[in-house]
Amino acid sequence: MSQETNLTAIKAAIYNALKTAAASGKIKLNENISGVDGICDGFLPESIGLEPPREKAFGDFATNISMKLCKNYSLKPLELAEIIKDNIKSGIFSKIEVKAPGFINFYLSEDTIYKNAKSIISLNENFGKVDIGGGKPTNVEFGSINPTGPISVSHGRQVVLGDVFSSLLEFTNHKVTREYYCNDTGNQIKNLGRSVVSRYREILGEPVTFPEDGYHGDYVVEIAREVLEKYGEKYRRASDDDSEAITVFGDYAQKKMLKEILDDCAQLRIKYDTVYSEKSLHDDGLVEQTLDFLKKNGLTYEKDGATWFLSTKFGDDKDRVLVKSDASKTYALNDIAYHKAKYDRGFQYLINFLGADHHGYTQRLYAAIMALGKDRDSMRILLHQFVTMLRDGQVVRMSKRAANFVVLSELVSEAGADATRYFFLMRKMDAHLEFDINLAKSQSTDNPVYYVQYCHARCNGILKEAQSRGYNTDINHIANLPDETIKLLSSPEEMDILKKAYELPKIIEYAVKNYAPHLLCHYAEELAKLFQSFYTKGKNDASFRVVTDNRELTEARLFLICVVMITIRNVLGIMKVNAPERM
RNA sequence: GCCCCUAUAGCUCAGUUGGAUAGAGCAGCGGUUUCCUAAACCGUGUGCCGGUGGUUCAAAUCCGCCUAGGGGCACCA
Repeated sequence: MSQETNLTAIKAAIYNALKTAAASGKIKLNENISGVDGICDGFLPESIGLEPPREKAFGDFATNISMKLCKNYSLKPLELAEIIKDNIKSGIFSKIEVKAPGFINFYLSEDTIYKNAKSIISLNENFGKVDIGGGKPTNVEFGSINPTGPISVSHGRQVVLGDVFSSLLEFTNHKVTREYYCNDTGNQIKNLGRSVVSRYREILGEPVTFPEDGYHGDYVVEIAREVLEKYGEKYRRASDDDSEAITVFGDYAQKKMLKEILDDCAQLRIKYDTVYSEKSLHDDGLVEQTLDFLKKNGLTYEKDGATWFLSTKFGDDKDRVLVKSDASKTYALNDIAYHKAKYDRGFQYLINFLGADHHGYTQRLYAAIMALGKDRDSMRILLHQFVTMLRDGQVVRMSKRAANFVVLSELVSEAGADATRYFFLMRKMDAHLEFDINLAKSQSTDNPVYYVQYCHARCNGILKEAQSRGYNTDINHIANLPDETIKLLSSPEEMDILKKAYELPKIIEYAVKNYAPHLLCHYAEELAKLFQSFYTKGKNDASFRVVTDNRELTEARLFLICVVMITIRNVLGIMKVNAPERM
């Protein structure tokens, strides 16, 4: 599944060069340095940098290894660099340079670049996959919005981040379950029920005082009309704490909101594998079991009539109440039970997406899983910052009372699923996101999502054109073009495209390991830009055109087109943004 | 008071784990079309990388302190 990347090949080459040099006595480790070969146990230390340099003039990859290691050998950086260079025996380079203060710069040979590009075509939809997860059962929980109101734009960012990150995990061989945790019990549902009862009685002309902490949105009124339709005037005289009315209406409202939330997600192409009910935790006795487990393991104590969880033992700032002095259970306990259930269901890796306002909650959750005997690294809580909506250059205030409240579904109908998904993805989670509605709607290449999609559509257009001129554009034919044909791709523009396309696996791996799905957007835009630039060159200079009467050159360039298309399509596929055939 | 996040060009933001001369898009200015889609491309930047001290061959990046903005610190859920 995993592809050998240039990176691993170069690392191996450097490592072998050091070993060769050591064996021939060219370099000698200082006495006080320990470790196999003086480098590391069989491979280069993590601290050694090997990456594409910013400046193209410094080659395709550069390493700082001799500056890092020269002291171990009592050599100057340049001396060690020269020795490494002289001992490298790998055919994948066309040139290796040593530059002050001690960098070694590697230039990939053209054959290597062609070989890499051919692998893109043969891997096709599998290009970019890297095995990181080893098939590990992974639970990604995101967008667990309380079913007490419509889904907002900040939650929209979360569901897209969660969904795309799930795709990235799938692409890197994790067995992913997308999960929605539904808080379908407790005070907020009671509150919702009470709010509906109030609106219901209001419609019937009864005197009511709306609950202070009730839900004020118009959707509550709408629900009240529906329950009036369904139940008639049966609850006209319901008092403010009439539990039957509150339960019945709360249940109705909650189910309706859940459906709307899931519908909104579906509109954004998000489909959950499981909706896990908080209520079921109680019904199945999991909350009691979890409490017993913690008690048995000596992780609780009694104080002031309440039962406390000794979470400070696991790094939390304070202990948490599990059972209140009135004998009711806290949300914290439910949550521990929920996460215990996740592990008990067989998941080995848990990802939780939460808004930045849940920061205070993370410590106790990490404490909880450690109390359950799990490794802290088996769970990762990802916090994302909020979204600011911009319309006509003005910030759109997101007050629930105001009329300009932006609900996710409205945004999606206005900007479309492609642009909405792409825009929510564009920034790293840690950063606040400014969502420019006008730009998202714009059908121009100022809009990054259109720019990338257009690149794909244009490639497709060129293939169609070639087809109409009698070229065979079948992928199997392209995949089997002889090397001599592919070697006709030799201009710097063409080589840059091939090299950029081959970076995808590296980008994917980095994005997964660093929880940085936004890098997909940047990468897609970079590749699209290189291609658009090449394409336009053909406008002014016929020798750069793809489809010409020169059959062999045309076939070589169709190969290039396929490389770009496959790469863009795979990236957009992970984002679940359409890769259109035409625009 | 304590904790988390953020601060990079006029604006919105990247910055591949500490590397070489800090980048992109937009806006602005100047160009390009007999042509596979101009829904495009090319050129053009005097940036205290919030401030300050430190670590080192090397700091936007790591550490300390300070400033500004956002969020959080319940026997709520």
